[in-house]
Amino acid sequence: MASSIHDLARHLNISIGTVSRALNGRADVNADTRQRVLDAAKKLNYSPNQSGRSLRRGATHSIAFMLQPHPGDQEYGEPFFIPFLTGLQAKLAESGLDLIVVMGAPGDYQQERLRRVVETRRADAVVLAWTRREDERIDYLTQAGFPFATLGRSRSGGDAYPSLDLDFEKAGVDAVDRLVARGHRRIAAIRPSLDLNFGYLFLAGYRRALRRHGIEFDPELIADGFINEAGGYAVTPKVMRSKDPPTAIIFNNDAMALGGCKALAEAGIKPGHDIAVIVIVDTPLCRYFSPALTGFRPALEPMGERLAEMLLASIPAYAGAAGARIIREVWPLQLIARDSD
Amino acid sequence: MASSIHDLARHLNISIGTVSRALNGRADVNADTRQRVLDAAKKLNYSPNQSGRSLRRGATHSIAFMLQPHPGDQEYGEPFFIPFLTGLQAKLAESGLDLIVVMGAPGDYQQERLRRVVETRRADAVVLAWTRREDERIDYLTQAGFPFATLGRSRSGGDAYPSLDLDFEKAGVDAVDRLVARGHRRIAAIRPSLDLNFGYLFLAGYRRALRRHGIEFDPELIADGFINEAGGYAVTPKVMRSKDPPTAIIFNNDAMALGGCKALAEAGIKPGHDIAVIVIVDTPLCRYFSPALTGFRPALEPMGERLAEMLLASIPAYAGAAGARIIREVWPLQLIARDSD
DNA sequence: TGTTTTTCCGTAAACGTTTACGAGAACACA
DNA sequence: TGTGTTCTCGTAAACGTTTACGGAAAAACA
Repeated sequence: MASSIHDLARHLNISIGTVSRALNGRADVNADTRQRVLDAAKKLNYSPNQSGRSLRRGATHSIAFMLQPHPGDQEYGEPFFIPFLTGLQAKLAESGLDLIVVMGAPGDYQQERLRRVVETRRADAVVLAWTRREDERIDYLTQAGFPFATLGRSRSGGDAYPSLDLDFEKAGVDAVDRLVARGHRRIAAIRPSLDLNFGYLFLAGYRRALRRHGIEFDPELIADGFINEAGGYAVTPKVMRSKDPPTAIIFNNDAMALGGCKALAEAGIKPGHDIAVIVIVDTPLCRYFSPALTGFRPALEPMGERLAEMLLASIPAYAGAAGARIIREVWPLQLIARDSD
Repeated sequence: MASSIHDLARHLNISIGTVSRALNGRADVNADTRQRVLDAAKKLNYSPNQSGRSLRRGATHSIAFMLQPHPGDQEYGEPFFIPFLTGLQAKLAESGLDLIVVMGAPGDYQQERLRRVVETRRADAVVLAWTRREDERIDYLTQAGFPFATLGRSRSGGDAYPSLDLDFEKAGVDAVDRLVARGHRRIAAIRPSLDLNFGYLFLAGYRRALRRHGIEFDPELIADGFINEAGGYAVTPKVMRSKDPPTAIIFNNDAMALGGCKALAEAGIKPGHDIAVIVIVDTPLCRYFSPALTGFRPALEPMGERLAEMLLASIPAYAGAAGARIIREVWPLQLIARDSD
């Protein structure tokens, strides 16, 4: 079943060394024998054993993505990453690399899983998402000298690793600008409860824009919740109980918005009619919700592709002749105006 | 950085053989030296190189899950699997196995990725999802003699592999029963366009129940679409254009229902008021939608755990003293009544 | 023809493990 | 004391690759 390089060599009556060289495109092998090897490999359905290759080369030729369920969320997950992963995987495949997704248990910060991947050398590099403001995963990886890249920024680790993020701060500003232009002064913000950096950045933009418009920041209009439907549902009533209730709400993601709108509906408040709603990260859910939610659309699949490029460029073994370099990018978030504000 | 078993042996002044035996809990090593080895391993932060171990053992100690984006869906993904994967990974981890998720490109049937995993022996077994009525992946794996389990049934491959499925046929029956009991006779069904087996099973139940109630099957009330928001949105108007339009619609999943409800809303039809809506696979989206959608709730995380058990039980190398055996199960889908019907 | 260069290929070591085998030491038993 | 048994452990081979090295044959050159 499992045909090895020895089978191939025996079948062709040449040495395994030559077979290997032929397969790996080395120059010192006759064009003729190379062809014979290639043909035989196809015929015998040979493909190199990954463990053997990794062991010898000292590289696994695979990249790990650390996937983590919603913190605090036991029953549902994050569709956000799928198109990102599609792009990531497509680009990695171009360089002959495999993408493996490592599941973390909900709630933990992946530290243990991450250690496991690093210490058993299961991957040549890892990709992190949902970066926190201070991120121990980043500290660990930099300290261990293990290659990685992040989707999202962090204050940890300096500028020593590639990162690709969305401009959540600008989105916060734009959302407030748009609402103010439409006459709103009481604008609430619903954001994740943890120290996820994008929540922090969003709030920074929100506050900055408020200040610029001469609107006083009111802590009563800010609420933290789990980044899911339940979080939005639980937390939205809080801001509505303000002495001077908001006329607009900015939600930090689609699931929170869905839950929030549910809470509003139960209170007889109609989004897009009685109150304006904007979502920072737009998804198809926003588009097909009624009313269709105004939101900021990320280009997830291109982001995956780009981060793969950036990661490879940062690893000497994979970077081309150009030499390894660290790239960090922040991509704009484009507003899609719909019916909810 | 990467401390090997040789470092450990040198440090302790014993042979690598003894170190390995101590680490692997073999009987023929003195309790005393075992402890010394264990201590040193912790101190030197040693953990065995996965490639070396795999090569020697001929097993990778990891299981691959083939994740595939929605067919026809370029931009969004499937949150459905996340809790399933959480359960799967948790159970596998108990046996010291890693779960790796292999991304497939959207649109293809994963055949190529699957071959790659199998041929390079990257995993000891694979888990398939979204089984089709006739599934070439299953044919390939059985023919290759590679261990696998499926989430969902198929007609391919006989009963030779473990499978865990939900009772979509029963759900189809129950949905119709419930709607008929509430006075509906014109009941539409929106299902996936491909030959995904759960869509087939659902429709079989739907037709059976219709027959039992003496309601004639009307092809005009059936529509196929992509299993996502866009699919539901595109296809729902078709059934509404029937000469005798439906008073109830059963959607095959939450995303289709979301898109379908959008289309209904645009036509001025209010789900839960002007028309009854039931969703086969319930998710938080259904719960937080307005109106909250009646649906059938799967126990995803327990399903993941169970399928892991079933898979391991089917593999001689992992099955305990009991010996390997094939288990196939079909789990019930529980109706959660809400406001949409 | 003789010498040098080039082309091509075989040999063998190495990557980090696990494990079959055997041997020395300690022990038990007569 | 002699024989057999049990505990430990070291040795070395093996898993499937890749690659440095060297050498034979062919080609190029004088």
